[in-house]
Amino acid sequence: MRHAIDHKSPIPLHAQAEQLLRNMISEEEYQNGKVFPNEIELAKVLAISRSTLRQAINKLVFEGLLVRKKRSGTKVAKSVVSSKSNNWLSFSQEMKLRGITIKNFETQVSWVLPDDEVADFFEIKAERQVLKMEKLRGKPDEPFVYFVSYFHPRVGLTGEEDFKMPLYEMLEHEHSVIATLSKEEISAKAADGFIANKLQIPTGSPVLFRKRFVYDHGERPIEYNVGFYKADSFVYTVESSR
Amino acid sequence: MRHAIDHKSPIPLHAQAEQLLRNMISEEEYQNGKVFPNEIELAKVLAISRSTLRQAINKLVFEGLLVRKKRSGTKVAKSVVSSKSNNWLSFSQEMKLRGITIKNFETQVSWVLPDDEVADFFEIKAERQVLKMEKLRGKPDEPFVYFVSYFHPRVGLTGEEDFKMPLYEMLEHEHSVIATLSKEEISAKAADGFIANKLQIPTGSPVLFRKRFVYDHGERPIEYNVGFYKADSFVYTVESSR
DNA sequence: GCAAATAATATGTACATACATTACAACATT
DNA sequence: AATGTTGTAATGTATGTACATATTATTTGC
Repeated sequence: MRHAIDHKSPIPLHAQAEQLLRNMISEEEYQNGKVFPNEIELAKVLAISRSTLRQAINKLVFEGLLVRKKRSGTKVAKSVVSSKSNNWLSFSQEMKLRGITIKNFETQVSWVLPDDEVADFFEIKAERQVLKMEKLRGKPDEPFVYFVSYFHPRVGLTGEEDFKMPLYEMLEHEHSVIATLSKEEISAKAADGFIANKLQIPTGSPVLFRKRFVYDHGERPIEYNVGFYKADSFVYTVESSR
Repeated sequence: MRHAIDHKSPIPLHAQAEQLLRNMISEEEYQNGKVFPNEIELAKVLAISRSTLRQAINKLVFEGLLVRKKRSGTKVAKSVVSSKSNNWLSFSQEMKLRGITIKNFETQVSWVLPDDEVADFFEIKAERQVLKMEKLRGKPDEPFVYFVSYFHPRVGLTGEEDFKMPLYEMLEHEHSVIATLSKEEISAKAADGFIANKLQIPTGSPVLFRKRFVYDHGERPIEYNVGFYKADSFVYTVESSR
């Protein structure tokens, strides 16, 4: 584990270095803003050239994981969750990219009667039961997202699935449902008692509220999802051109 | 314009090469699948080293604009031409669509020294004055947006313009500045005293906070804008596909 | 004629080196 | 105590070189 670069491996050195950096990124000290060893030092330790190391670093900078500043050094980018308009991922994937370990706890699955908005979106009768999934996520002692999903009966979920793996991956593999389109509405809300309790914040604190409508390839409704994000832990980013 | 690389320019060679490649990418023949000249050739033509050229190419590959294959060469990625996932409008237009009549009041224009973030975004020195515009909008007795814009000196605003007409239209007609790209960050915040006063809400109430970076066609910064929206009066919508 | 061996060609990997630029720190000057 | 100067440590830019690897094209052998 010391200088974990294997010059005999068929994996390119820069790729090995990249992986190594990703591991470092997820370490707590670097998460908290510790600067990385400078390129020259690090290259020496890893026994690779500076250019090769820079290849790895550059990639991570481009991904937005690292920031560099002359004289100041290289650090982990400010931990901001982003959802770019073009490539949207499920939450756990976003977080994994940023090297933050997130735990799911309090995942609950149940069958319920849909409320009007859900029934309307799914275009089903209000008497038809749908699968509801609630999740609380964050670090174990610091929840920062609470969300609720409803799935269209068409998807064929039984409630026995493994909801621990990335959601859209699971849907794709287990149920051949490919989510391709989503419409989202984002607004600010004051946390009511229920949400405040879930997120362990005072009632009335601001939360970012996200409502998401997910469609499959044929624009048929798949999932209705709402999320409550602790105000300081989530930033939504959008890039658009005309 | 032929091999437009200027070794005396302060713009790094790889950046010049990158721009040049972007131009080539938009040419029809390359759009249609023509392979680029190989690295060695192209480097020779541009009179830069292969490594430098690769820097430029790699960036575009990472952005997904180019694809490379050994022996076959480098081509324009054929997947997506332009991702116009959502069209963005200035606020008054957005609201008009929603059938709400909005009035501007308390529009103030002043010259100020930029704070760090603004100076950084504009890539100017902190001593250089910029035009600041503050607006409070809503129904006369019920403000629901407060926002602040800073404009890059390059735009050439004097402060005497008519800020009552749609902003981007005015910029286009009066100053030939065409805003084509924006990056936005949306989050929830608690209103501090100043904002609470402006929006006539209690301190600590949730507001939707939007930070917007606007660029012109050449990706040069044009406007820096932040907005505070009363929680119940604004919903941000995004549509995305994959 | 067709398959296998071989050559040619483009990108991929890796290194060493040199100098430029920037931002901060320490010091000196007024 | 403010201000200017200089040093220095980090990233940024740029080049040259060498060999590896994957893919296509060509030649060779049967």
